[in-house]
Amino acid sequence: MAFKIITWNINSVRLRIGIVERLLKEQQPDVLCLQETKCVNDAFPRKSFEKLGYAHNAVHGQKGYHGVAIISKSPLSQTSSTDFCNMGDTRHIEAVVETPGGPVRIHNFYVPAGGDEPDPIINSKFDHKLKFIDGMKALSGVQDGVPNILVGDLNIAPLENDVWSHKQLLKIVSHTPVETQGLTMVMNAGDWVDCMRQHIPPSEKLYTWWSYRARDWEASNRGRRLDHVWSAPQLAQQLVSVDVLKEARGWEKPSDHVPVIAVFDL
DNA sequence: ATGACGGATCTAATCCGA
Repeated sequence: MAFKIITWNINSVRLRIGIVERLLKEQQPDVLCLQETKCVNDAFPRKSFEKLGYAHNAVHGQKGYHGVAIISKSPLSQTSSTDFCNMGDTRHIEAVVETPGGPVRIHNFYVPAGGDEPDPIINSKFDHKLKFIDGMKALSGVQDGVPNILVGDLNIAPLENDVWSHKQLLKIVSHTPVETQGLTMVMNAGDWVDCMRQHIPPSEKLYTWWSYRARDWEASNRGRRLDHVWSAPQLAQQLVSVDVLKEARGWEKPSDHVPVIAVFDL
């Protein structure tokens, strides 16, 4: 049976609950993973999701910044969060969901952006980002026999065609060699498959984020692929489709990220 | 690199995003 999962950096779930509801109505995913919810757990709009048939959630938020959530039609179990750099940030949550093909663990990440200067000596935010992705190397695509799907805003565009200009972004945080190589090491260490690039060839430009600062995001089209869907190899064999919902960047009061939709036959 | 937006917060001015 088809299992649809969507990941979306929503940039404030309370402000944009209207377009989240639109996405759920139009796409009817089994699971929705959100990043940058920007609210404490008590302020999370649970009722809006329940009304649309999403009675189950795993929410890990804080005041004003970061925050991640897994929303599901069916029950979630083994919910937990890991604080990768022990800084008290709400950047990860995981849970297990039952599918017709058995249990699947979902990891939902919001990796630190890393600030402006790509130098860990003078920029503590970049240092934090590098340490965070170093910590992710311990994560395997299969844990306790349960295959995993890893999604989220990883804030790194690893391939040349994941940015509008490889050459011009080599020294820009999100596309520097230490970051892109670091993310590749995380993938290799955990035996993860990049589902988006399995489905859409690396020769094609592919973006999930367009800056708010451009006068016309669509015309300038200076995007980056910062949002990702990874899975264990056994799940990647059952991948049916991957779609980047670019139109959502043009919705009313949009997030600067768009939803990424993956369908597996489980 | 460019261009100068948009969110949350002690609702003003600042920090943060990437």
